[in-house]
Amino acid sequence: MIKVSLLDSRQLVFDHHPTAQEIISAIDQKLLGVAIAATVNGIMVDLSQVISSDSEFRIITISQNEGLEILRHSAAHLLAQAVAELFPSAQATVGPAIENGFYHDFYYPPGFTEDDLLKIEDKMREFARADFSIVRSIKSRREAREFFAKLGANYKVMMIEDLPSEEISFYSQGNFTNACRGPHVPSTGYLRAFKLTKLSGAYWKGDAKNEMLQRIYGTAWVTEEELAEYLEKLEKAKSVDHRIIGKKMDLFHLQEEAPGIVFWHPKGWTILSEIKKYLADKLIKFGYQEVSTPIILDRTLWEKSGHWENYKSSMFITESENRTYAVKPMNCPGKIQIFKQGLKSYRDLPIRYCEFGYCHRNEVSGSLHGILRVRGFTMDDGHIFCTEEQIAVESHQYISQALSVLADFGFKDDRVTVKLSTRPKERIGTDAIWDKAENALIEVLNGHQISWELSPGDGAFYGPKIEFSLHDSLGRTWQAGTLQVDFFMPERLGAYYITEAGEKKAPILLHRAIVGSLERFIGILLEEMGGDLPLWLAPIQAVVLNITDAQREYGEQIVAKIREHGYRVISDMRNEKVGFKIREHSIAKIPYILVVGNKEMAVHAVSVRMANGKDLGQISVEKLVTEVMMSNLRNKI
RNA sequence: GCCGGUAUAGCUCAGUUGGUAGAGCAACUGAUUCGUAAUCAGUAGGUCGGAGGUUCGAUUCCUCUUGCCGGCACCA
Repeated sequence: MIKVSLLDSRQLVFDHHPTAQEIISAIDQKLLGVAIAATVNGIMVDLSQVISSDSEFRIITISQNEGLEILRHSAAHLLAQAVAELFPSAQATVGPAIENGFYHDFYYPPGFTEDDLLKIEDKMREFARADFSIVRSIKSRREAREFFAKLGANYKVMMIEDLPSEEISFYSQGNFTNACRGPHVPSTGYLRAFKLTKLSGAYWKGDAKNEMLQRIYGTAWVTEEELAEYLEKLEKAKSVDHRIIGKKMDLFHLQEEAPGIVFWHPKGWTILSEIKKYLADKLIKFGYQEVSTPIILDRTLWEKSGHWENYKSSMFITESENRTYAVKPMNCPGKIQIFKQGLKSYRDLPIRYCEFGYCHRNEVSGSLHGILRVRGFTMDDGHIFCTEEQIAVESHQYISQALSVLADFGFKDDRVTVKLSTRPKERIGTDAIWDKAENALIEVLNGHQISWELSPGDGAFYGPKIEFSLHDSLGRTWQAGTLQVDFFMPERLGAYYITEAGEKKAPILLHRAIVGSLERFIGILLEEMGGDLPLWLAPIQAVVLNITDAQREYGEQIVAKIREHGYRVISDMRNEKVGFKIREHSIAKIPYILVVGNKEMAVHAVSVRMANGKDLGQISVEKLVTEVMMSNLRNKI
C-alpha cells in the first residue's frame, strides 16, 4: 500500500506503485496538485519529468513551504511567458520564488508601465486557463548557448556560461521554453491564485555598476482565499505604518526643507525623552558614564579617524574662516578626545562612556524611509575602552544587557535577528587582527542561548560587528543595536594607556548601541504596538473629562492633583457629549480616560475607563494615582 | 544615486476629450448642558509641490526640478 500525502493534508492510497498520471487524475483539480513531488533514484524531480519517463519512482511528501516555492517559481515562469508574448524585445533574466511570491527580471530599456502590468497579468491568466503542460528536457551547454543566441537572448547566454553543469535542464510550456533548474508544477493550470504587485528596477547581478533591469513582483498562493487573506494582511500592515500613526497621534513630521530630519512634536518628543531617560538610567547601572561631545568638528580629526576618506560624500560639510568642518556622523572620535585627556592607566580600564549623540549622515535620497532611515538621528551610543583580555567579558555583558533592554520594550527573542558581520573588502588592518576580533565575537555569541547568523563581508571598515535587527510591520528588518570591535581607531587618534609594564599601548575600542537610532527604534515600536504605547511611554497618560459645566471646576482640581504626582494629564472640559469625548480620546490612545459627573463629585472620585474600553468603575483620586496608575507604570511593557 | 509611481483645503480623498476646483472629517461661530466610541445648524478655508513651455486659456498636455511612496543599490 502506497500513501501519498497532499498539501491540504489529505492522503491518497494506492494498492500499487502509482504513476504520476494516476496520482494527478486522483487529485481533485479544484484542490491541490502541487503538493507532490517525486524522487527518481533519490533525486527530487517534478511530475512533468516523471510523466516523460517510465522510471520507477517513489512518492514523497513535501512541506507546504516547498510546495509553495515550486508554485511561485512556476508563476515566475508564467510571467516570463506572458512578457515574451507581449514584449518580444524584452529579455528575461532571473525569476526566483521569494517570500510570499516571486519576481522576474527583464532587460527592457523602454521600461514597463503600471498599465503593462495589468496586460501582463491578463495574459498570464489566459495562459493559465490554457493549461499548457510543463515539459522538462535536457540540452548540452553548447545546444543551450545556441538556442538562446539564436533568440538574441544575451542575458540567458551569459547565465548559461555561469552554470557549472554541462547538462542543462529546460522547461517548455506552450511555445515558451526556458532554461531552469526546476522543479515546476505539472501544468500552467495549477496556477490559480496570483497577482502582480509591483514594478521596480534592479541591477543585473545586484551590482550598481551594472545596467538596471526591470523587475516585476508578484504574489502566488494555492487558493484564492489565501491570496485574498495575504492581500488583506498587507492592507492591515499599512494601517500600523509608523508614518501614519505618527501623523494621527501628532508625534512628528518631516518636510521638504529638511529631508530625512525629524521635526519632533511635543508628544513625540515626550516618547523620545522617556526612552532616553530609561536608557540613561540603565547605562549608569551598567557602569557607563554619560558624556557629550561637539556636533561639529574640524576636518583634520575626520581625516585621522579615516572617516574623511571612507565617508566624505555622506558627511555634511561646513566652512568658516577658511577652516573646513564636518557635522559628526558618529560619536567615537569625539569620545576618544575625552579619553585622551589626562593619562590613563591599565588600572582604569575598562572605561565606559555613553552619549546620546545627535548624528547626521547625508544618506542617498532613495534610502530615506519615514523615521526608520533618516539623515539626523539620536544614538544611544556607548564606547568601551578596554584591553584585549576584556573584550570577551565586555561583549558578553553587552549581549545580556541588550537582550534585557529589548525585552523591556516587549521585543522577545523571536522579534530580534542577530547577525555577525565579518571583514568587508574595503578595510584597514591585517588579517591576523581581523581573525582575532571575529573569533572573539563568535565565541561570545555561542556563549548565549540565542540563534545568530553569519553575514560575511558586512562588517565596518575598522572591525567586525554583531547586529541586533528588528522588523517593521511589513517584515522588513532594520538594524537596531550593534557591537563593533575596533582595533584601529584609538591608535589612529593617538589614544593610549600605560600598561603594567609601564609602556604606552592603544586600548581596544568597543562601539556599541542597544536601540541604535532612537528615531528608528520609536518607528519600529509604534508599528509593533500599533500606537498602543504602555503607560510609561504614553505622551498623555490620562485625560479628565466632565459631563456638564457643573463639574468643570472639580475636573480641573482633579487634573492638578494628578499632575502633582508627575503624570502627564490633560483636561477636556469642552461642551461636547461624553460619548464624543471618549471616542476622541480612545482614538488618541490615551491610557486613562477619567470621567467626572455629579456622582463622582459627590464622593470625590473619578470613573475610570481604559483606552481599550475596559471600565474600572469609580475610584478615588488618591487610589488612582498611588495604586492603579503606579502599578501599571511599574510594568514596563 | 538608479527604476517605476505620486503630489489638489489642516487630514483622507473626488475632479478626462484643457474653460481659474469639490466632499467627508477637523477648524471657527451659534444653539444644545447631555453618563461611556461621532448633537444640530451655519461660516471660513486652496497662486491644485516649484520653475519654464505649448495654448486665447493649463490642476489637466510637454520639459526640468523638489519632496514623498514601492523596490534596487547603499547603510561607518
